[in-house]
Amino acid sequence: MASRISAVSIVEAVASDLRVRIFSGELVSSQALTETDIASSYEVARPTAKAAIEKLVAEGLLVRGVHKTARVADLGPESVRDIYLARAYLESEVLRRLAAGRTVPAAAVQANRDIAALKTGAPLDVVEPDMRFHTSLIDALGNERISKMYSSLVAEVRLCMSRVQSLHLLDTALIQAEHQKLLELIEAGQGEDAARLLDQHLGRARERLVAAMGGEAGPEAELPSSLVGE
Amino acid sequence: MASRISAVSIVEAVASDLRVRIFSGELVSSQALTETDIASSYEVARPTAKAAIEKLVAEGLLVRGVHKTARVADLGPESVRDIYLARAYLESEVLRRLAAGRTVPAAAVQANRDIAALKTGAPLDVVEPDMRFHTSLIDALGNERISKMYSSLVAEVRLCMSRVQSLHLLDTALIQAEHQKLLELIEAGQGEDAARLLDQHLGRARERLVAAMGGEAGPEAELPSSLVGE
DNA sequence: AGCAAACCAATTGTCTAACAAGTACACATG
DNA sequence: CATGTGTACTTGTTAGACAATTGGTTTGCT
Repeated sequence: MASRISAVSIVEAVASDLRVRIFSGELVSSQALTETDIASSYEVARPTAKAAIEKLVAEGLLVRGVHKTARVADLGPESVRDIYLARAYLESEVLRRLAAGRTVPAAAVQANRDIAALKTGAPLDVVEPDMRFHTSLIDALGNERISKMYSSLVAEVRLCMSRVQSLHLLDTALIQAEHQKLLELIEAGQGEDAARLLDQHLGRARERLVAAMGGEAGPEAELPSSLVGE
Repeated sequence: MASRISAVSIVEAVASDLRVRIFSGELVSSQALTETDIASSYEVARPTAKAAIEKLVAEGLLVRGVHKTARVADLGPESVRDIYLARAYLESEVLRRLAAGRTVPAAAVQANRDIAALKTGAPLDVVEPDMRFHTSLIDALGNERISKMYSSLVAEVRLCMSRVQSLHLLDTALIQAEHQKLLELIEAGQGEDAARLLDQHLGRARERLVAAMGGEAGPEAELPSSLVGE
């Protein structure tokens, strides 16, 4: 069905489209993606489809063993915890750095403005600007490696999000308010407070995601959420 | 020259051998690696060589633009700073966690014992157990994502090391002593102290590496070397 | 002679076709 | 019912070929 695409690289174009389809939920978890199927649906050769698949496997969006068909990754609650812990490690340190220089990234401000702008629409609409907000903070550090690491984490988060269709659990107003507070703390140079708020922000998102995925909340679910009012 | 190799995957075998040759310094920075050359030297088909190259490009060991020959990555001082900053972000938080649980990884103890054992030999010999020490700490956390991130950083560090042949700047005894101190601080549950010592440990290694690389002729040789002040 | 444009060799991107090897599931058999 | 076998499907790898791009070289014009 997907028509022939051509861009800078056919492999990249195919991988990019598959990525979108995975994030949109069109391709669900554990769905099989054979090389020949992809090759025929995009009207490309099998090696091209193979390369695109391997790209996504390297990104963690697909999984496959030797001589086995690639499948959309099925991330469990423990994976979500790993991902969010890694996010917290990177992002909290970045916040301390930004606060030390009182650097408020313009892109992050804009991203949060976009979140505030969307009052309605599908619940998944908040995912993109939310990820953009956090990515903007990371990118403001100007560290290529850290940005790349964070990108891979964001990709996995989006994969998790696509699994959870009942996203009324995403409180857009709360997300926007906490982002705003983060920016203010950075501007005030209060790095420790910003890092602490971020930990709560990510921790709550993580627990809601784990809960929505049907996973049992872990033993460390007892974070006092009342701290957020602050 | 390189004889035919066969393992679980030919692509992985070729990539693995190239990796060793890069780390050993046999393949120097900016050296061109054409697909046909690799294919003929390993007696594999060109697509296989291509896949191996792309694997190493994804790892950051090789770089290449579209339609251009792959080359061994040439990391400058700013890359070294990025890499070591990322290492510090991840590893210092991991140390705090390990100290909180008073978890002293047996593999790290063994790795440091190996460093103590080698009193002589080529200066590059200390690189492997040193990296193993740090990787053991990270792996003890049991977080798959963080371990993978750290692996990519280690690979780039080893690439830098291979560029610096005059490694008398590596003080084996000092490295071993600081590692020992780190383990003791973890055992004592003093996470903050361990994190602080690690920052110094990594900071010193970074500055030595930058200084050693700065003396050589690099593309960014014209920037004031006084920035490296130690 | 000097500079610019066209040409050419080398390399990569992609495709087609094919065979080998491994996996998974159904089927037959004890 | 359990177990072994076999067959279809899928992936791993190869060979050869052609298009597209890059970079250097050569040619042509002033």
